Amino acid sequence: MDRLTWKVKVWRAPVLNATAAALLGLLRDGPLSGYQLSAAADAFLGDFWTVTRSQVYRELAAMARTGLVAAQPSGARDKQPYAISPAGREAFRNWLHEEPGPDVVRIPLLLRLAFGDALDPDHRAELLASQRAGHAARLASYMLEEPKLGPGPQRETLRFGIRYERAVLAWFDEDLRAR
Amino acid sequence: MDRLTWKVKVWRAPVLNATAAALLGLLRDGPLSGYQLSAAADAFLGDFWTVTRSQVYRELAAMARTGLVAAQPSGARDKQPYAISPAGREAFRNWLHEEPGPDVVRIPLLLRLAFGDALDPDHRAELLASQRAGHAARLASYMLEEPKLGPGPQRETLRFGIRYERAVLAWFDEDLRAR
DNA sequence: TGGAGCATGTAATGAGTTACATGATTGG
DNA sequence: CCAATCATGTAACTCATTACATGCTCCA
Repeated sequence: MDRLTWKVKVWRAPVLNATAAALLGLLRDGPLSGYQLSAAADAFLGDFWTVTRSQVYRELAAMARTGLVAAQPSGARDKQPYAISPAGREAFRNWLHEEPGPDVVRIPLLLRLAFGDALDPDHRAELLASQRAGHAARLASYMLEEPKLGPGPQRETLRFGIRYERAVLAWFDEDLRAR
Repeated sequence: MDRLTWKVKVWRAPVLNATAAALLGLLRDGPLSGYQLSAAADAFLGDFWTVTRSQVYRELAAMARTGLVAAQPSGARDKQPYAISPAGREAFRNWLHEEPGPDVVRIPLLLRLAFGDALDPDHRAELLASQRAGHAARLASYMLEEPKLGPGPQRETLRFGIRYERAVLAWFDEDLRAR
C-alpha cells in the first residue's frame, strides 16, 4: 500500500543558524540594508562572531524566502532594506531559548605541535615565540579596552577574551616551556 | 596589444590546508586507505582537530591530482590505499614551517548573551547552568586522562584543554555570576 | 572633472557536516 | 543462515571566505 507511506510535510518553525539569528537580532530595532547589517554586525559582535557581507546577503535572501524578513521597497537598485517580520521575531525568540551548540575551538598551532617530531627544536622555539607574542598583544589590547566598558554583554565578552588569552599564555609558559 | 597581457601561470608549491597537511603527516609512516586515515586522524588528533571521512576523501582526491599522494593499486574496488610521494613529503615539511593561522574560537553561548536584553533572567540562569555543567564535565574527563599520558604532544594538547575549560569555568563563576 | 574612496552587492571557491549506499564478516 | 555490524566510499547540503563588479559622492 504505497499510498500510505507518504510523509506529511509537517510545518516546523524555520530553523535558524546562528548567523541568521544574529541578523534578526540586529533587525529588531528597525530595517537595515545588507550593507548596514554587515556593518552593524561588525560593530556589535566585533571579533568574536564574525559575519561577512556575503553571508549577510545569503541569509537575508534565505530568510526573505521563508518570510522571516521582508524586503522593503526602495530606491533604484541599491540600498535594499529588509525589515523583520512577526514570524521573524518569533523565530528569533525561539532561537534565543534553544540550547547553544558546543564551542568550536580550532588551533592551528596545536596541529603543528602534534607533528612536532618532525619539527626541529630551533624552529619550534621560533614558532612558539611568535605565536606567544600575538597572544600577549591581544591580551594587552583587551585589557586596555576593558575599563572603558560598562556592565553588559560587551564586557562579558571581553572578559572571556581576557581569560582565554591568559589561559593560552599560561599554557605557553608552563606547559610548553616557551618564554 | 592584447596579446601581451597574458599572465604566466607561475608554478607555486601546492598550498596545503590544515586538513590535507594532517593527512600527509599521517601518511608519512606508510600508505593508508581513506577509511584508515580517517580512523587514524580520529585516534591521533582526537577531539581537538576533527576530520570527517568526507573531508579525507576529498583531500585525498585533490592531492592525488596534484601529485602529493599516489593511489596504490589494490584489490577489487574497496580499500584503496594512498601513499605519500616525495613531493608530498616536501609539501608537508613546508607546511610545518609556515606560520600557523589564527585560532578560531566560536562560542554560541556568547552570541546568545550578546542579545541578552531579550532573555529573561530565569532562562538566562538555566542556560548558564546547563552550559557550565558541560564544561565542568569535560574538565573532569580531561583531568582523568591527563595522568595516563607521557610527555609529548598529546599531553600538551590535553593540558591546553584543561586550561581552556578552567578559564571558561572561572568566567562563568566570576564574570557571569553563574553558579 | 576625474579619480579616490565608499556604499552596495554578486560570484566563485573552499571547508565542514549529514545522510546515504554497498559489499564483507561474523556471531547467534 | 541471516541479521547485525563493520569497512568502505559517495552525494548533497550548509556555512564561511575571497575575489570581483558597479555606481555614487566629493574634493583637489
